[in-house]
Amino acid sequence: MDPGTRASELAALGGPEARAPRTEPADRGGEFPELVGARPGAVVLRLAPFPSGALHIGHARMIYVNDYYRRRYSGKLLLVFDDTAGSEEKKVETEFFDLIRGDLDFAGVRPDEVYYKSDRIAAFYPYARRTIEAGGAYVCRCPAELLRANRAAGVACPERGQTAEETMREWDRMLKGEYPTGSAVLRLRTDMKDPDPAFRDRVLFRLSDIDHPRVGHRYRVWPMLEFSWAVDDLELGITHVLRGKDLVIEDRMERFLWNLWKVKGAEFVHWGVLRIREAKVSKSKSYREVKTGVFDGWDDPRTWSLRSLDRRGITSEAVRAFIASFGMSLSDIEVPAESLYAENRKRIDATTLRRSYVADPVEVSVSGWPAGLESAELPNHPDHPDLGRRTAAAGPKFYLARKDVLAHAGQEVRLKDLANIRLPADIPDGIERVWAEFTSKENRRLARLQWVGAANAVAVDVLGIDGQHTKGVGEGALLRAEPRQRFQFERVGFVRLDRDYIPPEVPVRVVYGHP
RNA sequence: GCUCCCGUAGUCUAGUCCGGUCAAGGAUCCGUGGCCUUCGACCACGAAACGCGGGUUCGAAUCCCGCCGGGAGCACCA
Repeated sequence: MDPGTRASELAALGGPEARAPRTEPADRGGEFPELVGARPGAVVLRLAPFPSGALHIGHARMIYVNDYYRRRYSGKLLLVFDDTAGSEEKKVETEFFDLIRGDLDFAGVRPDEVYYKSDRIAAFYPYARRTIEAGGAYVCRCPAELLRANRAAGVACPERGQTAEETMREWDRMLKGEYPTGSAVLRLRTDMKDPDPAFRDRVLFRLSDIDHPRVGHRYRVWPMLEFSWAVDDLELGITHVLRGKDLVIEDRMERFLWNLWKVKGAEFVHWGVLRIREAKVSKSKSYREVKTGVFDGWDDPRTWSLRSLDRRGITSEAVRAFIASFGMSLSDIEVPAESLYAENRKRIDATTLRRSYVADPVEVSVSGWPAGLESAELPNHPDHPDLGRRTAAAGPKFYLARKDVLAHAGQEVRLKDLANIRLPADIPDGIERVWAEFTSKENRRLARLQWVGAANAVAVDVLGIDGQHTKGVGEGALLRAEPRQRFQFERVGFVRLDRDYIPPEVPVRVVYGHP
């Protein structure tokens, strides 16, 4: 827009104040600009998930950006389940309503109000009439393929010439069920020559025989997302729509309809596409794998769902900070999960107790082990003595990690925080136990190995991010733990007792979080 | 192909609207040293960027033009 128009629009939106692009950093990193025309206490935002699976890391931006602005303006945040008819790949299922509310609980975001789009289907029909009366729509009976081809070619079908009266009759026939499913749609009349092929006469309503989990067969004529939002953003009083830029064409649709209805609607703001390098998130893939039991539920680490992050011991605060670091940038980004892990480490490292664990253990018997060194007192945290100490069984029999033993064959090594031993030179692959020799207790600069005293070693099962289980042994202190307690397995990483694990059950089942 | 969006270190991000204070700030990652005992944390130090080409200007990461690159949309899904 030209400077004059811009100035006057800005003035209309709240005077010169709105002109300054005041931004506010969220902690560190990304910036969050002022929302255009936002007045404290009068901002209404919405979260609109489709209930076909658990919310995953990809939804986190939607959740936290909206929550951030709700707090900033003391506004309201509505949860509106976008449970219209969906498609073959995207099916509405009852269990997901609660699942998603649970996901928001974990995220620490409480919606002020909750709505179901399926309750509001009838409310969309009067707006359809209004659109038809304004000459903004027509009933198209082209098969889907022809409709698509014509759209690509910029060709109008004969029905496009309908008068409003004719369209209204056709619309009534759609509502009365006179057309078989898939044989008629209500289309917006934009311009079949619109330079953006995506915007040519998009579909507003379609026919579906879905047996909807909440409303059954009550409706056959279902609105498409854009139309339903054009209505609901109005009726629910949404002031700002914050969403990913993959949905920009929806802005144009909503504005087009509001224009037709001669009303003023919400403001739109977007952010760019966010990908996590390690996470190939796909709700429909997760859906299949969870249903068929390949995945261990919606909190299987492979889903990258919010609840799987919780299971791994990643805090919602870490996810929030991770998201905040991107601000409202429109750039398409691919971020390593390490950034998320770094945020989590900042939050849990100082309070997480250390424990010893070795994977793929080899039993090592030490000859010449000094009497009186059967156990050791070890700090729970090397940097925080206030977290106390624990007693761990020591020699003469230990478990060491196979790769450590192999890597240091024939060398003198130091059992961390304990004593020095010499490993035998020839260690065959696959051996179960070896003999080593005690050398001294003094702390010398030797390779330091993680160890578990055999006398109170317990079996440990680690569920990895790839869904695979690793067997190992850990120290007996692991049996004295709170449910779902986090630990750091020294030199391995942060883990959390699994959700259904009850101490002191054996093996100790933990879920790997991150290094 | 068409439409829209984006392009600052390996990865994110601040700065771009209102050109100089930016010989570009922060985070993360990486490297080195410290903390005589973690492949964690913490501390210190170090390496590392304005996509390319023109133009305007005393001066451009910031303005203009043209390229190139990346992403999204083009579903009777959301």
